[in-house]
Amino acid sequence: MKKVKTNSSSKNNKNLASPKGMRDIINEDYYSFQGFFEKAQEVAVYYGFKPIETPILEDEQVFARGVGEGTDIVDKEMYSLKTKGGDHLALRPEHTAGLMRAYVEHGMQTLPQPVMFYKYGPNFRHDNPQRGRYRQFWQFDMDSLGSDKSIMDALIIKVGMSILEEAGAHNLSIDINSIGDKECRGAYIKELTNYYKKHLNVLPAVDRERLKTNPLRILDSKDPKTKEINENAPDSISFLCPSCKKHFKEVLEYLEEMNIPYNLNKNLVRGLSYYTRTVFEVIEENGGEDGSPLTIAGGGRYDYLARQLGSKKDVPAVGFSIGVDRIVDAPWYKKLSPRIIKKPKIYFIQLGSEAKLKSLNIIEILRKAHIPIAQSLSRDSLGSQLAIAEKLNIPFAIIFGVKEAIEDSVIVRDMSNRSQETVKLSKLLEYLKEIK
RNA sequence: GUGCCUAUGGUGUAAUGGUUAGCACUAGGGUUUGUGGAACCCUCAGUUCGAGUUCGAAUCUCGAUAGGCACCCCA
Repeated sequence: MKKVKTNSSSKNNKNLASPKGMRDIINEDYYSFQGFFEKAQEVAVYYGFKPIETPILEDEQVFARGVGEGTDIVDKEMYSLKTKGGDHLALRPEHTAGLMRAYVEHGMQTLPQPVMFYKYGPNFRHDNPQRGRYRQFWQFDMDSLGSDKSIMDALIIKVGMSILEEAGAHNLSIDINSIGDKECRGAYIKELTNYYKKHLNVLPAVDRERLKTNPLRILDSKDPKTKEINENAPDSISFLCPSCKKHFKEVLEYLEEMNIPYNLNKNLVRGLSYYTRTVFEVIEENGGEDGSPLTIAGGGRYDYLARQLGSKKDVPAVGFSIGVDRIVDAPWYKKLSPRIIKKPKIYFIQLGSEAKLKSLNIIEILRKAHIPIAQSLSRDSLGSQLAIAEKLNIPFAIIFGVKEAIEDSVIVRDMSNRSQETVKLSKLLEYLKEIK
């Protein structure tokens, strides 16, 4: 009995599965992603953003200092590793810290400011997967580095919203808040902490813990008791110093001018500790199947990140990131087709070994002429090759047999009406232009 | 990290604790050496893993793993 089981279970599927929370993206899914990235880049380029790619791995300290120790992302969810050389690296959990590292490293302060980048690629967080949440997930980011002007906040939001609209989102509104800068945030946090201390006995354990580490986070707690307490909690906006108040007011004015609807959400603080002043989130109201809201994009200003990373000067900056996995999954997502996929218009059929020998040369001629094809070089029978062409719904077939190989010609067959014509290889491209 | 639900070929499914785990699709091959959506035939392929209960487990129990959902958190 045991022997039989051991033998029959020689197949080990465990090793053949992708890691938890990570998936292969193939077929239509691939095109959905690719199409989104192309459209997003196009919009970003029109607004003056330039592309940048930074490493997927960074020194662990970039995130520990940038995103912040004490955040869940760094403490619980970061993929850290030690290299053979002894370096402590981490898979990036988000795009911003690496981007700022690149800005400082390359001395981009000397360029005309602000410097505007778009950037996309996978991020990694060791979280438990669920709907719209993966351990490897894709973000598309737009960032403006080197300006503290409120219009940059507005521009970033505008570009992000345009991209989302192009992807098919409608009736989007954003939640927005300002959490102040170093002038006013300290006083606010102090006040907030005092307030919670007064209600300490009612506060749930989780939130009591957060009071020590990150009091701001208590504001977006989902615990009903905390929510109740939050009703009367002091809000950051009324604590804003004059310059922050002015900045925030201007951002809102820009949004109104652009007819971008927003909700002032005084409980919005966001989990990454580098945020200052403006923070915002784009929420899809019934993103989940049960109608639970899903954040599809978010961002804000991060004026002190550069210094946290070790720069001598502050670099005021603002950014917007879009959760691409959630966009592509959304019911409203309109499939944006990437330019690169061309549906094959021609199915290449070969017959006999002499023809097979020359087949790749013919395919190369077609490739150079930018004619996408499909083929079944591995097959021999004409009938089965035609059947596949039929199945794949390809309008034309090129038949290349022994006779044609000798005569340097091919047969071009119209699959719809079964008519066909022999064409000399030298005339082929010309002929194909006509029929298209 | 926590809780609830789930797990049968590549896919979708069937099997009162009791035959050799059945069916469909897909895939590969054939009937058919140079002309098509069909039909027929053949083939590949499965009880997630590990313990336990039992004469006997896909089925019951426990554990592990993975997936879904929710919490935490976030995109």
